[in-house]
Amino acid sequence: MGVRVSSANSLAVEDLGSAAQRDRRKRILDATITLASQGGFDAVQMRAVAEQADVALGTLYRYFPSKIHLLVSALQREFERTEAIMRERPSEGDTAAERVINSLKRTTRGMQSDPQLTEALTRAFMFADGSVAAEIHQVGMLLTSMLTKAMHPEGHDKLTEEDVAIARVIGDVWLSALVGWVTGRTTAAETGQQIEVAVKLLLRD
Amino acid sequence: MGVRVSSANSLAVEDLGSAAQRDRRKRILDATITLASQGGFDAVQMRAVAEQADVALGTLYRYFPSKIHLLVSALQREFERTEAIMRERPSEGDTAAERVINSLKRTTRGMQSDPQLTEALTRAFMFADGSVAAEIHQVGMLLTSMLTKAMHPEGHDKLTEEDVAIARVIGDVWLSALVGWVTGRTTAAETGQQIEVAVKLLLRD
DNA sequence: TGGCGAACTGGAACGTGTTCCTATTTTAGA
DNA sequence: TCTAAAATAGGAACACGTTCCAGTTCGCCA
Repeated sequence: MGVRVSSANSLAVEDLGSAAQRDRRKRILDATITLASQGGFDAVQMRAVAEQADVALGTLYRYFPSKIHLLVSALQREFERTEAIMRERPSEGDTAAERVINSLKRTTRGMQSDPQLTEALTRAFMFADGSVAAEIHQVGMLLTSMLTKAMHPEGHDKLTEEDVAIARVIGDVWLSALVGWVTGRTTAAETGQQIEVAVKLLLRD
Repeated sequence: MGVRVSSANSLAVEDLGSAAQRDRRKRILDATITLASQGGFDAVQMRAVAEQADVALGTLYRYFPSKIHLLVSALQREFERTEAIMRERPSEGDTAAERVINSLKRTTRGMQSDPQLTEALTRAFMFADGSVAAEIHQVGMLLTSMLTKAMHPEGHDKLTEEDVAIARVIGDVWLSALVGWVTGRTTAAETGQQIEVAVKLLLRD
């Protein structure tokens, strides 16, 4: 456990030898988050990220080969943080449906408290092509794992194929709903409803 | 007098008075589809579209205020064509699940026969922001309607709230699967499975 | 038919993602 | 410690979406 495939594209933390490099990487991602929080996807401009991270433009591209890689990597780091919080303090509820809905609502609420950041990260995620597959896959796994844990908090031994399939479907609906929200096509309330409906359809105990 | 727009920011067919204008619009969309089929999203370059449609760049932007509007409008036209075919020759099957799966597989197969075009249109759809809401909504309605018709071919009188909710969820899964496929993260076979699993979970008669 | 406003043309110009190049600094190995 | 290789800085250059402008053509109507 804990082994992560280092991407062929972005430089993952494990690939970075020196502390200075790890620090550069952190500064870059911090700058990305800051700019995204302030102005969303469009405000994350490569020159601005480089300047704020105190790094040359070429170096930025050395660490992250494109804006999309950069944002998806930032998303990955944020999501890992979220997942850690979830692990520490799992959502409570009597039924699987309740726990799943609670998990997603908590996560969604967190994202809605910083709409610009969410917009930037979600856009990047949806726009990512095959060259970002490794990073995307990581995030997808985290999401599915978060959902299956909410479904079966006792342990993962009991997980059936169907459980995983259901988690995937819920994840898909959540993503679609999120895209609708960040692109201004639906409201936060509608997003919540959309997820709730899907979960209730899929998890009728 | 200023330019009238119907429900969207793009110039819809109804807004175009003269036959020459309708023809220009058609030429633009044709050029878009041609270029998209050949090289996908990246190949749909505004200068290239303008040149191939034999129209000035400024005119192109007059008809479609952005590349995203252009592509989503092209998607809309294609989808209307698909929907017409479906109406003429509905999918057969004994159960709602079978018919829905057949519909989606037929549609998906059509898209997979032109991967570049599908990539271009899907990317645009997922990247579209609030300013394209009208066009997006149109497409969403077509999709939901296609699905509910497959669920209840007899007529729409019997449609319950739940039916529509289910159709929406299936649509979400289909979109997510499509994004995975066009971005090269999943194979065509996996896409089909993903949909099949979701439909079977949601439509267990 | 003449004139007027809208639409169109052709192309310059700007912003931002991305690439590339040279000089300088840092790192690793002998 | 010295040196070669790798990493970084700094910045020019290019591509494509988008905007803008001056001149021309088109369509309508008095």
